[in-house]
Amino acid sequence: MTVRAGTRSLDDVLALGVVEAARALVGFTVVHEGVAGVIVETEAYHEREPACHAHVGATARTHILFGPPGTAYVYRSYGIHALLNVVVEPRGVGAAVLVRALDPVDGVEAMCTRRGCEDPEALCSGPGKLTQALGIGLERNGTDLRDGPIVLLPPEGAPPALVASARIGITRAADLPWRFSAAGSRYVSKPWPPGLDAPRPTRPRSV
DNA sequence: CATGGGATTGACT
DNA sequence: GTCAATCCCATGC
Repeated sequence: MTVRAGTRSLDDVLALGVVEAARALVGFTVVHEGVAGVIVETEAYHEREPACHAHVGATARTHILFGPPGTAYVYRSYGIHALLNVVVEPRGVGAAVLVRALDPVDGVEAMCTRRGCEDPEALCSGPGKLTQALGIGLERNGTDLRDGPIVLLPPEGAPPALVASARIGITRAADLPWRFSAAGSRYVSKPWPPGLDAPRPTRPRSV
């Protein structure tokens, strides 16, 4: 069996360290109950740095992060949003990749219904938006991402080029360049990563 | 048991 | 640009 050059299976990616896994997961497709999108942005979190939930050790909330790689870690953010992470690194090491944005590809109509029929570019352009669009809630916490109901499929073609920048919305370890966005994608979250120009500026920049 | 803080989003000045 | 919504859970008394 030959595999296309440049493609990696989910198991290959899960064997990587968290930062490399965050890079490699851009281009994978997230499927949930007939709705799907291609990952265009991720962030890496590791127990060694204080922005990671696992930094406090294994607790009722964080023990999933210390479990086997390939598990979903879904938690409630600001009391409102569910955020989806892919647990990586071997058992005993707390680390995960936050899925921050998707390019919607299947079930766009269902996503629009859940999200209130927004512009397709705004449907999944944030970690709280994409879980709402895909119908992923806290009940998916701890589920196996190989078996579903959430499934991760490898890229069909070459993985996209990436832009690295600082992680969003954190106060600690905010300098680490562990946010990875598909270069040129219109579906990434805001603020736009440096080096990624906003599409079609409506007027020339004043000088 | 009470309290405070978010890996966010959308609405508003 | 500012700000509130809303709830799980880590922490401290």
